[in-house]
Amino acid sequence: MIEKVNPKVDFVKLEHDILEFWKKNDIFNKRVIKNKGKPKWSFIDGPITANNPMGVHHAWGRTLKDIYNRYKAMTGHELRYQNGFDCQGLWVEIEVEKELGFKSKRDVEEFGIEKFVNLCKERVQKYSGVQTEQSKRLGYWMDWENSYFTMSEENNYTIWTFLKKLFNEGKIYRGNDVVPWSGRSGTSYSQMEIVEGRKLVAHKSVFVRFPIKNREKEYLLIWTTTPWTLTSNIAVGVNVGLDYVKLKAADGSIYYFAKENLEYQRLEKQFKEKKQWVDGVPKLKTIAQIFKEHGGYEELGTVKGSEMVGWEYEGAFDDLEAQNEPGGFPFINDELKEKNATAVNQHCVIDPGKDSIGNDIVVAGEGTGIVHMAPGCGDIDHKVGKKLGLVNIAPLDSESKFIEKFAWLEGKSATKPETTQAIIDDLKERGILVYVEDYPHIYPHCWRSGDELVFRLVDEWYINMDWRGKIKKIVNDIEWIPEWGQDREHEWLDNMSDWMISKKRFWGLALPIWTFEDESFFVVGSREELKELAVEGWDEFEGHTPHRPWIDKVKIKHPETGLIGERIKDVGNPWLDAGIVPFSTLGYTTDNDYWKEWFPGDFITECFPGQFRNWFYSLLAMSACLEETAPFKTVLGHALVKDETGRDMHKSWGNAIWFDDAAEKMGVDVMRWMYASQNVEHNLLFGYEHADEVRKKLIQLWNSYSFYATYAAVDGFSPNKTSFNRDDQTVLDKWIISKMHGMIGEAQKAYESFRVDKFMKDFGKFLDDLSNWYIRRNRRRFWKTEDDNDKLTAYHTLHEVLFTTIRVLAPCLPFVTENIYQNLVKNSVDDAPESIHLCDFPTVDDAKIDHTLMKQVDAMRKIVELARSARNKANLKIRQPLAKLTYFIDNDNIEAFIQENKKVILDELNVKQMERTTSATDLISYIVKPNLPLLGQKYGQRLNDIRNSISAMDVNELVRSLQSQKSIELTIENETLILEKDAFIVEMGSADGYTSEMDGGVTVGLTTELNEELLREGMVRDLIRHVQIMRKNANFAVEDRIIIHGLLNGLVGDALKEFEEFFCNETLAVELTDSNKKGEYESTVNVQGQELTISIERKNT
RNA sequence: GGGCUUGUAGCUCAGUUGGUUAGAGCGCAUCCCUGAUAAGGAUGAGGUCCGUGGUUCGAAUCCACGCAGGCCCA
Repeated sequence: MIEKVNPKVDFVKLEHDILEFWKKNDIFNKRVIKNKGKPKWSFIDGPITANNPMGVHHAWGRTLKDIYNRYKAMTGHELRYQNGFDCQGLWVEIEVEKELGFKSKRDVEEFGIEKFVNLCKERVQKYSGVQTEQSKRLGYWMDWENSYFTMSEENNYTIWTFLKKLFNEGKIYRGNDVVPWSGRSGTSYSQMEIVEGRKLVAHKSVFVRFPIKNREKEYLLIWTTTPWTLTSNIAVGVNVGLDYVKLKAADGSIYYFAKENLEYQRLEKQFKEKKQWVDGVPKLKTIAQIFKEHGGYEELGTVKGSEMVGWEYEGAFDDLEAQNEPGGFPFINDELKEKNATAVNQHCVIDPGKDSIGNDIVVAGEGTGIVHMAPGCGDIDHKVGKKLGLVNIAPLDSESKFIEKFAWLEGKSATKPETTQAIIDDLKERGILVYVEDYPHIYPHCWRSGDELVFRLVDEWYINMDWRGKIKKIVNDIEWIPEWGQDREHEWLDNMSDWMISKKRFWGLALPIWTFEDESFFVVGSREELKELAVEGWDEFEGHTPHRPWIDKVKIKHPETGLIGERIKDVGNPWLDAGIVPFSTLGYTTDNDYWKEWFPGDFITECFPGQFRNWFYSLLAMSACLEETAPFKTVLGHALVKDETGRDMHKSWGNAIWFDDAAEKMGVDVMRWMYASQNVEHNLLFGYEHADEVRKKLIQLWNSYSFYATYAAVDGFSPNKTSFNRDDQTVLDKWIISKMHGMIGEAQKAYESFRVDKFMKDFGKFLDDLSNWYIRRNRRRFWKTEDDNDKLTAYHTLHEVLFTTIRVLAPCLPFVTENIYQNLVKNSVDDAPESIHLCDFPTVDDAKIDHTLMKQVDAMRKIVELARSARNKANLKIRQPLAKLTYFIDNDNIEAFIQENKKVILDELNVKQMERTTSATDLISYIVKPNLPLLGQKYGQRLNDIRNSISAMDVNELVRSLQSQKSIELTIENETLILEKDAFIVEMGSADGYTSEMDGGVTVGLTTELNEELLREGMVRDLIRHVQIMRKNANFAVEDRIIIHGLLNGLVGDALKEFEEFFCNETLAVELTDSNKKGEYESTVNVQGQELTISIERKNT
């Protein structure tokens, strides 16, 4: 038996009950078993970083994953339900370091790599557990016992397979490159990661002077924001096309720099608009101003940059040992060493030329037009140095501290302000410094530790990506939602450089690269191969996961040269870990048949920003390499979660909302409704106010259900204990069923195209049809006393609609639909599945969609709406009956329907009579408009004249002509045009001065005169309302019969006596006594100016 | 600096192949309803459709330039 429902629902408690129900009855596994052997639908989960509790932004993606999984399950597909955790990488190390209070990589080494790596593993275990519980709370149905971890042996060894293939194709190489480096984390950064950590900061920038050799008191003026790199200066670059000014300062020194820069207002716009400007930093001076403050200057003329090339100069730190090392330091270039090239003897003005996209490397503007070049400290500098055969000086160690041969600087950290200050002081003392200032600019920082990055020359390992065409080919086989994703991915593939896969850290994929004393290297492709080649350390390794430090013990013998080699100490890029998932988790190397069954994935979904160069990239690259086919068929991308005002959520700003808080305060169905209805292309503004709006809709759904439950419980209605005949359905029954099938169709379309947000938007309209029209219009059928056929039909219809609706919504709102299902269906239908999530998704029955009927009902609702609005304007409340409604409608088919259902309208509007009027009435007037698209094309420029002359014509006459003739003649400037009928659009408008409204061919008018009888009925209706409120306040049940006492005098008394039967029926009164007897509940009310004391009591109490 | 993208009511967003008076939800104000009631309904106020120019009989819509934001790449 269905039970009564409390309309004051506690959704959060309800959700916890449902979680308990699913767990206790193992509903998830029952769904899995039910779908075994059905067509496969392969969802591949992008692993979530198991490093912290999950946030509300993760919950969006996870909700989308769950929605489409559940939909596919309800439509009969076998799913794998495998969740993934991303485990390896710097982000985990950083958190563990924080817990241990470590400051550098050295701390880790002292602590012990083994202990450290084990702590990383533990952290991942801990947070994967936390995230699992949170995901369950969200209602995310996954096979939680079977989640994959990217740190698993299978995952790591499958990456080895991939790298081995590339090695065999000659695509793996060791590069010697200048890379962004974090001294704090002790590691380099890939092109992908550096983007994340850019920050606006003010650095001390310096103007320094390099004395030109063989020219008395002449200097090159140089500017840099990184004074520490001056220690490693090799050359300076000019733009050969620019003019350089020769300027004499007050002390007689002569300076050279780009002429344009003399008066150039550096960062003027940033300062004025305070955009990308650091607070408190003063405005930058022009170079002219700097010299004026030093006593003035004199321009002696200009030289071309091209004339300066070849000038030799003295650097700022030529006394350092490093500056005098032949071949550079500490990476020695043997060829240059033989030529005895040192930094000092290479110091000269060079032409660095253009960069890879053809722009000049040296330009006028921010600096001095003479650029200091340190090929061991900068990316572009390095490229130029390579091209021109310059030595490299790489001054920093892995902690960004100066190495030996840098004299007093040795051991000092390059990024520390003290070091910068010491260098500036030194430059000043030695007369090299011209000027110091604070300079705001965007500078790369470590995206995890916040540490300033430096550029450092190191050995790294790369994948040569010259096979990007292979990847680009499969990009087009994928359906991208939104579709611009495809272009975005192509753009990345076109612009990306080689993939740096190494990282000098501890916790991550052990890159399977072994190096040998002859500078060769070898990539091992599997555990078996390693075992075969191992000559030392296997025993220590065996029994451990393929991670540092255990793997480092294994030495191998090169299969060809026979040399013994060691593994490089680097770990791998974490995107390799995530990209291999479509292979590793499906058993590519271990159970190829299974892999073939589930590969490629049908669907993946992730947050878009970043993934084009991260996960999507690694997925595509790895699959293109291994199989030359797309690893998934469809990708759905969604935007970011922001706070309610559109700002980023930040712990420190106090605007972050934690998942657990949101779940317990909003309820996860509300959250899921928000996520499901959000346009995936736009950022989601997440917050409690937004949640309240959504909850209102959920309550509307709940109210529809609780209405049904209340009366079905009273009547003991059960859908399969009674039967009904569809022929007995009223037009409104058929109408809501018709709407319902339309709604199912919309839902299917949206789910199938992975755009459930489009459906959730439309669903609101259906819910409104159901609740504000169907249920409201049909209430009396449920609460009337007779258990007749009509009542039964109403119950069956509403049951069908509710049951269908919750099944359609079940993938989005799994909790509330389950709760409703348990009572609505499980409690009253024999043999119903145990859970809504074991039901099938509803199907559309086109035969039940009746477009004519929907149009007719829409017209009827329109009349009611218009009449209501008319009442509103005339200030006539609905309780006051009116004598007559007049309406105009131009469609006879709809008119017939209106007449058949006139009772509905009369009742809805509380009007005694209604009548259609013909067009000749005060109610309406005509509006005749030219058909612009048609006339515009035909007459072009003369359209304006035509419009003017049409509007000048008498409207009624025109309409009459149009009704009787095929065409209209129009004379414009002595020329006669013949306009066919279809050149006009005739519309009906409401006439002025009448209580009427016009819209879409329907016009209504209400008679506003009232007679005594109508007024008396109005009074009775007022009184009925008061009694109903009293019943409510007295906490009577809706079905309680009552006795009413009251002194029935005055006008109200007369009215009440006249309408006694009606009054008693409406209030469920069995008796009305003309007395002041006290009942259970008493109240004094005011009915149209007359005070009346009424008392009510229940019969049989 | 280059590419892509967005700019519509107080807020969040629709707006079809160019068509006459630009819409919805929320919020606000006023009113109505009362057997779903901590719900529901109606009405109203509120717009330089980012700006300028162009194409066109006609531009929120198409084009160019500019401004502002977002994303991506340097």
